[in-house]
Amino acid sequence: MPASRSLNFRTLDLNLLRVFDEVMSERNLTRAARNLSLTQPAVSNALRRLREALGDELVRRAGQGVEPTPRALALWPSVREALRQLQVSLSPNVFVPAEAGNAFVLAMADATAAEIIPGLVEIIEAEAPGVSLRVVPLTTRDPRRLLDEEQADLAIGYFPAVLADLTAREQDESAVAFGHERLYDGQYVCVMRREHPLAGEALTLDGFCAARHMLVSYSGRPYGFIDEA
DNA sequence: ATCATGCCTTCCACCAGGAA
DNA sequence: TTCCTGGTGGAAGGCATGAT
Repeated sequence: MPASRSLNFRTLDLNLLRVFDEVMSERNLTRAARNLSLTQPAVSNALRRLREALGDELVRRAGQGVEPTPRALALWPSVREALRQLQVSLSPNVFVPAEAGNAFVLAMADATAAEIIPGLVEIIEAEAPGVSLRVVPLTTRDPRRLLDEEQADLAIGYFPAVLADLTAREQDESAVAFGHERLYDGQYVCVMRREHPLAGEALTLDGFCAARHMLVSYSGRPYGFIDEA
């Protein structure tokens, strides 16, 4: 079956998309089957039908599990978002802050947390007293995987790669974008002791680059966004 | 290098439910 | 009633990985 063959939506079983979503989440058919209350052969069989429908292998064996094909990776955000919207549409639940008891996980840098959390906590205590927050350190410049894997509900930071992708996707209505919003603009400030060799005159880029630096890297990368800039 | 283990795929038989 | 679809359970076999 050619990969370019169009999908017959009239006969597409939405359960296959649930199987696909679960397999992509677990990267393991046995666990996916358990989560879906199916047997492993049933999931394998469902995958076969979806493979036939989409004309792509979707996942292939990789060690003790499976790894997705590029097509599956490209497809997954759309499928997941569609399933989520279906769930929201069919669910009578409406989020009422005053009655909510959710525990939200927020990923951000410590400086961002210092900027945002105090005011946020004030609002939550007043309007959603049952809601709790857990702030985890943000160690990546691209938080989409964190959000995909539901390790965080929200990521706050500067994400140039995400912004670039979102700009590109604005031309593609079929693409699913992550919800995003500009919160504030900020600028970086270089602070030094009075006796520092660079303190006597106007700081230049060359002077800054020539100075010795120490990087605190939560991610383990040997460079930071200031180096990139 | 060999073996054990875990996991996936394929095939088969059988069953249940729905449509024609 | 017959046919189709999709489920379960089981068996056989291939592949990757880790232990020995």
